[in-house]
Amino acid sequence: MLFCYQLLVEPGSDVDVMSNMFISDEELIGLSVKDLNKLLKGKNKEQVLNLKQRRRTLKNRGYAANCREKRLSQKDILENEKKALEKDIALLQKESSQMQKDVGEMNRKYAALLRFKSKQLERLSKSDERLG
Amino acid sequence: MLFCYQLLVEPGSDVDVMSNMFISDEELIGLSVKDLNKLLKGKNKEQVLNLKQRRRTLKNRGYAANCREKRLSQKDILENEKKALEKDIALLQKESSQMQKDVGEMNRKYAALLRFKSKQLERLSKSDERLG
DNA sequence: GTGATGAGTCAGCAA
DNA sequence: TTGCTGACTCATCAC
Repeated sequence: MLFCYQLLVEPGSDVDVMSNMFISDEELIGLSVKDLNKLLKGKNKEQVLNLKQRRRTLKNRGYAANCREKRLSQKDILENEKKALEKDIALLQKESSQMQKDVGEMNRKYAALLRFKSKQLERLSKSDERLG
Repeated sequence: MLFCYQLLVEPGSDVDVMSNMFISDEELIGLSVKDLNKLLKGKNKEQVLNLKQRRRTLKNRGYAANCREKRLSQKDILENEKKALEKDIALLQKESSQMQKDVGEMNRKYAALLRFKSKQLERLSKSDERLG
């Protein structure tokens, strides 16, 4: 962040350093190409190239930061999706075990009813026998 | 990879360039500190510093590559874990819907049996009446 | 031109 | 000293 922009300039070319000192990074980035060209009228080729390169470098710095942030947020997204899936699984497992309990209960009741049914059938057949 | 190491050396110090040219990157990285120091016996301070700095830079290059690779593999791991969880969910949902079908079937059978039971009870009570 | 990204360099932290 | 990582620069690619 606090890098020295003189490093981007040919060593010893004080003129360029001087002429570039009058625009801040923020201003230089904010400028449209048109406005930049207006500002560059009457400067020599080297100065123009230097300023344009400085602008490109500043932009690149932003892109890089952007890229890093994107990487992080995509990681966050993945992690959150994973957490959500784990939550879903926990819920499904809870529902599943409840359902299994229900099925077991239902089986017990059904078996009891079946026993009742066979007893009744037995009783009926005896009763029928008695009636002849 | 194909960077120019002369850039790491003070500009104009041909001596250093010359003395550093006799060891390759791979050799320089592979060397233990001890062996490096042996090799550096009798060199002047600047040469020693230059070679050590070059070694550090080469190592850093490796660390950076390592770091990037780690980042990628961790992303892969996350994605694979997510896929596995999604698979688990699909299975659980399949099991769940099968179970629900079973419960429905069981309910129907149970209801039928219940109807049978009440009919039998009715029949029994009539039969008992007849018997007095 | 603009934006994104892999690779390399450096600063600075941690062990 | 070693290894790692965030920030930066640069090359390069796609649009």
